[in-house]
This record gives sequence, C-alpha cells and structure tokens, in this order.
Amino acid sequence: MAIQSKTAFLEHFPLFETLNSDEKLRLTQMVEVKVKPRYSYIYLPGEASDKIFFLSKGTVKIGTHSKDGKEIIKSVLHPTAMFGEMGIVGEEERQDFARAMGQEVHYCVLKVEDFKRLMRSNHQLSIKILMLIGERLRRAENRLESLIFKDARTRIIDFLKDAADQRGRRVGFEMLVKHSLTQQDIANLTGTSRQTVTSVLNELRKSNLIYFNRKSILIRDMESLV
Amino acid sequence: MAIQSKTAFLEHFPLFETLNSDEKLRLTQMVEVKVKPRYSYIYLPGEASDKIFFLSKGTVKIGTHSKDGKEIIKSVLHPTAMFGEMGIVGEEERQDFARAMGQEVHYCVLKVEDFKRLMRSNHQLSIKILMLIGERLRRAENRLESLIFKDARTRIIDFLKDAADQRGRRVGFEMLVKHSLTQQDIANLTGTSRQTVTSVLNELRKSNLIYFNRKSILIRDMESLV
DNA sequence: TCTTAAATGTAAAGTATCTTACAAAAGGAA
DNA sequence: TTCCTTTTGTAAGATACTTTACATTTAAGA
Repeated sequence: MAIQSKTAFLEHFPLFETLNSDEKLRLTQMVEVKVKPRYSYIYLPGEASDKIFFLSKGTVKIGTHSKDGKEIIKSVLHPTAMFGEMGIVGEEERQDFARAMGQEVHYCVLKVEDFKRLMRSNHQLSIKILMLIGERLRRAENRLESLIFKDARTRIIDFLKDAADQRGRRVGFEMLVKHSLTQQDIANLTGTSRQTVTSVLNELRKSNLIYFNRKSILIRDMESLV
Repeated sequence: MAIQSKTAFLEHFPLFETLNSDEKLRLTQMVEVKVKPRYSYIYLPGEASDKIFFLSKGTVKIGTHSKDGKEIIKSVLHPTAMFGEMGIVGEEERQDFARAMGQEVHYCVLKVEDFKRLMRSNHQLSIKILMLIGERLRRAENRLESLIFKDARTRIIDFLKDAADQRGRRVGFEMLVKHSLTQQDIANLTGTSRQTVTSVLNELRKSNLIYFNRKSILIRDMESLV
C-alpha cells in the first residue's frame, strides 16, 4: 500500500490527532495494512501480545472461551477502534481472541515496541492511551456490577439501550440499531443463555416496546424500555 | 509531618523508584499525610475523583453498593497499594467507596492534577501507571470470566487460593492467610451469598482441606484444593 | 462479669435461569 | 427451485443458588 493511502488511513483515528508531521511519517513507516476475510481470527489466545490493531472497515468481536466451550464476548468493535492494546499494558500473551464478524475486515497493525517508542516521544499520546485503558477498565467494572446486581432480563435490556446509545440511528421517536449479532452473540455479551435472550426479545416485541429482525432492532421508545 | 518522614514514607512505594531527587522533593511538597479511624470512609461515590492515595498502614476495601443495598467488594488493599487512581484515567466523580477495615489507616494523598504534572516530567512514571491500570483491567476481566464460567463454590475456592498466593505465609505444606474479612465480605468479593460462603467453608473444613477461624484461614494442601 | 450486637451455622422453601429437546423459519448454496 | 445449515421459537424439566428464618457462637462494651 502506498504511503499516501496509509496516511489517509491514519487520519481517521482520533488517537493520532496530536502527532506532528514527523511523528506521522514515522507512524506510516511502521504500520502495516491488512485485509482478512469474514469469520477469520486476527489473533488467538496464546499468541504473543506484541502487536496492536486499528480497525478501519468491518466488525470485530473480542472474547474468550471457557474450557467447556462457552463464550464471553468482551466487546464488539467498529471502525476507528483500537484493539489488542493489552500488549501496551504489560500482557505477554493473548488471553482473548479477536475475530472478524460477518464481513471482510480492514485494519492496520503495528508493533507494540514501535508504538511504545512513539508514546515516549509524544506525551499526549501516552495520556490518550491511558484514558482509553481507563475507559476500558470502567466498562469492565460496570459490567461486573451489572452481572452481580441485575437479573438476566435487565442485562439484556441494558444491552439494547447501550447499543442504541452508542450506535443507534434516531428515526422519529424511535431508535434503529443495525448490527451483525445473532441472539447467541447477545447471550454471550450479557452472560445469559440464548433461550433467555429469545424469550426476552419476543416478550418485548409482544409489548410493542421493540421490533426486530435478524439484522436490526428498533426501539420504539427509549424511555418506556425499563 | 516533617519533610524527612514524608520522604521516608514515599521510599516505600515502588512506584516512585524512578524519580530523581528533585522530583522526589516536589512530590514531598505536594503530598499530604493522613490518619483515619477504622471503619471510616476515605471517599464516597459522588465525590470528585481529584485525589489519589497511597496506603501505608491498615487495610482498605474498595467497592460499590447497589440501590437495594447489596455490596460488591472490588478489592482489598494492603500497605504500599495505590488507590483512587481512576481520577488519573479520566473519571470525574467517584463510583466506588474506599473504606478503612478493622484498623486505623495511614495514607498519603495527592492531587490528581499535581500527579499528572509529575507524570509529564517523568515518562517512566507514566508507564508504570499505565502498567498498573493494565493490571487492574486484567483483574477485572478475569473476574468477569470467573463470574460467568464458574459456579459459586469454585469462585469461593478460587478466592481462597488467590488469597493464599498473594498474602499467605507458608507453614510446612500448609498456607496460613491472616485477614480481616467476614464471611459476608467473602461473599461480596465472590458474588455469592453469605450462607453459601458459610456452607462451602464448612464443607471444606469437614473434608479437612482447610481450617479457619474469624481471623485466619489455613489451607492444608494447595494442590488438593480443587 | 453481664449484656448486646455482630458473625457464624444450619435448614427449608422459593425462584430465576440454564438445560434439554424439538419444531419452525430463514438464509445460503447448488 | 430444492437442500441443508444456521438461527430462532417454545416449552417443560432440572438445579444451583438465594432468601427467609432462626439458633448458636463469638467478640466487644459497659
């Protein structure tokens, strides 16, 4: 890939705003652009955590499997997200997998080592990373709380609200969320079973609070969804 | 408190190893030493997250309460630990409380703003903080996994093992853990009920895998505790 | 020492949620 | 279109754990 397009590539990531042109040049020199087919793994548990990634196209899920095959989805990422960043904060070996969802993914990769060098020269960047990891930590702790304090139904509804807040498109009073999640995925995101997700969603549809099909969910009224 | 004793105070924290003597002086000037009685709160949800703390004596628990009064203990801290560090990573307002456990606590406080200035001048320090937050994130995610993948009994046993690993004293083949936790505390740490903790502990005692009283737990054989 | 509150022990009942099981629908491939 | 796989729908057990309830023990204070 040509330098110019790499540069264009990087312009999209707010993380790199603070870089001066020299730093940007260095960055383009150390970055590698990649494309992978849908359903492919970008990394797997056990691999070295020596790279970080920036998603430019497609959807990626981060998660783990238990010994008996259960899955937790830790996050679902969309373009402009950074992932694999545990390598920057001391992880030696991946605990999670990163997997392309139902579309081809485009992303760029760089070595943790290189990135750390960049951080050393640009304190702003270090701070941004710190804030980002902090945000991650807050998210993980909130999820912990919801898992302990709330029942399955509430967690599923919270998921719907979050999805609408983060990625919903307002349509009148309604909120439309397009996604690429199966109900099994939603279960793995909320720590519930697939059947529970099905029945909660159908119950909400019966009460006319939401409408949904395989590709999207429409929340009729965010307020009344409790 | 005199400058010398503040300096001595700070020597104990590995975080500050990398500071040069000038930076150490600056640090002593911005730090404030405090003592609080047992059971008192160091901070509460809703307060500004504008300070960070370093524990030098006593035990502190960090946690949250749900609306209906349930408690999650996020961590139990011992001397030399930093806490309240969410303020460094962008939290505006405390979500958690920090509370002294059954002993008087000694700690020092400094303003997030001051600390951030110090981080700007010492990149090593920034990196250490980043690693620390990373470690926290890893812990939170592991806990999430254990909550979803493992049953109550296993989580309680995992707690015993962790406690032994982190703070146990080897006594022959056995491991002695002195603590200041009630069984309710253990429940709040593992996301279980007090009664479940009681019955699991008693069952383990009956099987002669552990012995315990209010102040300590003796693990007879770490291997066989599964 | 006595009194009281807190912590622990024990048991039974209740219940939210998972499992198991199977059927129906939807989507992709040939 | 037809075939086959994946996803979704529905229902009835099974069950791990919480809740409720109360008794017993321990520690702390007066």
